[in-house]
Amino acid sequence: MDPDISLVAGLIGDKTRSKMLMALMGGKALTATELACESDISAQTASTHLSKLTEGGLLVVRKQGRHKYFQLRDHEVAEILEKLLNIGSAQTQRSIDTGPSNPDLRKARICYDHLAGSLGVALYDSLMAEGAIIEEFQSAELTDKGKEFFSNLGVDIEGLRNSRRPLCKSCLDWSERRNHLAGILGQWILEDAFRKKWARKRLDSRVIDFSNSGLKKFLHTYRVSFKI
Amino acid sequence: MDPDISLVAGLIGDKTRSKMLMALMGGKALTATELACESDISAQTASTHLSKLTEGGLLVVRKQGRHKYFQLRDHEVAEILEKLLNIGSAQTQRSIDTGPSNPDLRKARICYDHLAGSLGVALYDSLMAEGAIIEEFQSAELTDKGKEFFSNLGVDIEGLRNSRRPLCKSCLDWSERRNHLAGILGQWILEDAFRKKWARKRLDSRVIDFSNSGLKKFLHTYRVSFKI
DNA sequence: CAGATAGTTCGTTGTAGATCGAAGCATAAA
DNA sequence: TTTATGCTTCGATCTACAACGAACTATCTG
Repeated sequence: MDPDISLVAGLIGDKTRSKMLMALMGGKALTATELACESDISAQTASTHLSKLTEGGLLVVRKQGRHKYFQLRDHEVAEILEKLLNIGSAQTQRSIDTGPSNPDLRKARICYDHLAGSLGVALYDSLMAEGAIIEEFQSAELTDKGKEFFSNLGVDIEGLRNSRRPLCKSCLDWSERRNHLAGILGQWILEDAFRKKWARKRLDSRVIDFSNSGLKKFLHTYRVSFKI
Repeated sequence: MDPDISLVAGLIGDKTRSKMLMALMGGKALTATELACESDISAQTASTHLSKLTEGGLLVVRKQGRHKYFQLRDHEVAEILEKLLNIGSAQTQRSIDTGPSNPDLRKARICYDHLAGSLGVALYDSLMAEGAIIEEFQSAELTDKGKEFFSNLGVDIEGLRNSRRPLCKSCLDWSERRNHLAGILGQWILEDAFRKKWARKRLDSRVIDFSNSGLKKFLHTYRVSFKI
């Protein structure tokens, strides 16, 4: 028999649990109470949900003193959530397009470990325009020019290649319905922006706030043309 | 706000609906009654499930006389189901390994439109060994040698490239936990085997039955070494 | 030590939704 | 036309499970 798809999907299918998972799409490990707060439920309820999610293989947990830190199990899980977001948004797009619906989230947000939103899409476009990457169907490929470009930025390309994860990957943006850059390189770019203090993650949200000067430097570094 | 992931996941999360979806992973469009039968429920219940799945964007429906043919909406949906299968199997592997658990299904089955199971994995391995494809992280790439190989088999490679879907893709096999070939080329290979009457899909199952001579020709054509 | 905080377990309640019988509509065959 | 088949809608039932209050354990703070 096929493995039972409904077990995992049922876990994600609960509204409260999906809130928790989306919070964890921020990439950071969160404690049980943080997750309870994030999804507006009591600590007891959160506890049962979290053990189900862990039991079901969607989360991993690390105990630290009296805290328990939960985290998406791996990129495989993050990818599923991403894909579900896309299908979901294709359906609800009409209702989402109307209303204010958090423009900041649409502009720049974290997608587990890389930059998404209109800024992420603009980055992807300009990397393409500069010839640093080429789009190979679903996955993006780093060109020789791209290798040189990122090496000059201090990226150890060959080192990253040794990882189990793809170097470049294109990931469909649910708000833009266009590709942005995922994969280790996508992760590096975002981490680099954090490291250089160009941007930081807003607390309790997946929004990424760029400072004025940080955004300027980011756009300049990657030759992105991006209005507001 | 994020699109609500729980709506779609909740649809898949019901045991009966997931049975229907798995039946549709066979790639063929099925009628409402067939799907009701497949998932052991009454026609009324099936009807409500099917309208929910359609409303939710997972299925598309085509009316033909007094029949209604349902089908997975597109490859995006099939891919999600595939990924859920993988996560699910990683969890339930222990319980699945024990018991007879349908060895035919593990040997050769259809995965929406391409060949999966141990034979699919063996095919992938030998295409790699022959240097027809190389593994580029998640996606497989056709080499020049591979282009020549498949052109000789009568495949219009450049024609296929114009499609929106990737030519080659590697897809993790839930029973083998190793890659097999998906993408348009994977689809072509399976269709070709059907066309040449090497194999056919077993009714009401995702099992693919190769005839003795068909299997021999298949193995020879793709230089696959495969025991039993 | 006491008190505070993080997390869990148990029992109860309330509700969403899966299921089916019955009845109805639409299309096809006779 | 009548009869059969495929699918849908309605209403009633029943069950799974999310939620929380209360009571518990474990860890940190003073």
